[in-house]
Amino acid sequence: MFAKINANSIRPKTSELSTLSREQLFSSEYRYRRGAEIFGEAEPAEFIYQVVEGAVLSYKLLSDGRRQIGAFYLPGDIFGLENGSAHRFTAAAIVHTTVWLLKRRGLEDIAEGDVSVTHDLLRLTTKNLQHAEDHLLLLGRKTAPERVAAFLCEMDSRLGGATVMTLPMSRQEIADYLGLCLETVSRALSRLRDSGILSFRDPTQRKIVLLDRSKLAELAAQLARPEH
Amino acid sequence: MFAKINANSIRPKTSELSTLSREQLFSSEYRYRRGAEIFGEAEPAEFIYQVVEGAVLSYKLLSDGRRQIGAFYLPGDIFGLENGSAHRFTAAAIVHTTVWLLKRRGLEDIAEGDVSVTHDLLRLTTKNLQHAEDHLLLLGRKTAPERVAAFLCEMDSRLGGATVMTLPMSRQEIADYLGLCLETVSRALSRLRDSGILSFRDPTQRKIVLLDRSKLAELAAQLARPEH
DNA sequence: CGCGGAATTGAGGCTCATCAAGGAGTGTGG
DNA sequence: CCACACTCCTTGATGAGCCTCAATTCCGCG
Repeated sequence: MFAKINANSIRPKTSELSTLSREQLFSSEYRYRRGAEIFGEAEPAEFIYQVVEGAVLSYKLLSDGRRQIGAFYLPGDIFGLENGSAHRFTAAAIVHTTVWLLKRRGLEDIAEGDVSVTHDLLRLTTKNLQHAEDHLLLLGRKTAPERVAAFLCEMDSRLGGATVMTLPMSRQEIADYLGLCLETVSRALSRLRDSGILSFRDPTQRKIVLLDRSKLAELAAQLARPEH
Repeated sequence: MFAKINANSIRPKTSELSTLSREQLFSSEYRYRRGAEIFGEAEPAEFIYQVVEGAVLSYKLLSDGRRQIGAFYLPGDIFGLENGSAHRFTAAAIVHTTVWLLKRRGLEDIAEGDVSVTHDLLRLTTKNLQHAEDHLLLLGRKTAPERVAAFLCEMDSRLGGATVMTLPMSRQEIADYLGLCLETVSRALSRLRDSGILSFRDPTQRKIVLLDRSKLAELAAQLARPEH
């Protein structure tokens, strides 16, 4: 039932939703095919979701089709949380994906009276905000090789630092996350391979072995150390 | 006492802090000189701030000095709100600035027991998240002229759509907000002037008259209209 | 076996950054 | 009152980095 998308088994971090789900009025499991849209931007936000197995991405589109992916969600991650009534992103399954749904209506009612649920919402919103803030720096000021290195570092840590990292997303999806084109992502990965920092373990190049994490982290432009 | 940084007088939107300030244990006014740091990244978050007069920016730095500005705060705006214990940005006064401080310690204690205060925090955090999400799309996928047009639209609406828009920030600060270099910002503004969309009312080029808001909005790449 | 999707790689071009020069406004001190 | 320094902005020349277009390969799959 639980995902095994990596060498390490990734279990849903149910703790994140513990307080919320304890209070649930309604919840259920649901499956989405690879590529299926889970909810659309500006649609009413009726549910909160937690990835059980698979992977999900969220994005915004410009009218001419340019896409910016805001986040990837892996097993255990919660998404679709909105404080307004409408979603601000479109969410889609990257691969065959199982999610837990939590009916939002019930959650809101509860939040009226329950401080701990509101605190849960606040904590999750803050976590999303923090991720977005870090991503602003990447998109605004990092070079292409730095972005790719930072992406690999993020995925490595989120996938639990497994020996073989299996990326669920395509080069195009990585590119739309990093504000690059897919060819630039591919070239950056090839150069990391050529310089011995990683190697591919797969004909489709989605299984990656990180051979030198410290050098990779170095390449992923660091935050200035605050001198306070 | 209140700021008059525009043709229209901008009054602090005290409503935003109404619930918070009603409960305050301690608060006071404070002044910062142009360029002064208000708090630093990773410093303990002791206060919450509201701009009374002037303008503030928040930013992150990379170790080699590249800077990404996350937001500008104008009179009435609240900043410095963190759910963790430490600030995730550095904040500095753009011009001579007066802020209201609200002691955070008291606020936290109150949040333990008061649902409406927690709701206020959640609402403000969500507002920040929404702004960051929109900025991701700008930084990741918009061209330089689109970014500058979008910036002007944002400032126009935040400054209340006054006839003459007075920007408190320099070209360099605009550039660091938009992920560009200052020369590119300057050139984009000159081209908007040449095409009759705006004109300058100032020797230092910080007072801008928007002559064609609809054309400007058109240039600022639109979100795809969701077909749901 | 043939087709479509995904990834790599190369060639060329465009956008934007960098480097540089010059002008205009502001503040300071003589 | 003016000379001078300093900051901020504009504008131009050049080049680097990344995107676009295209060809090719490899894999998965019907």
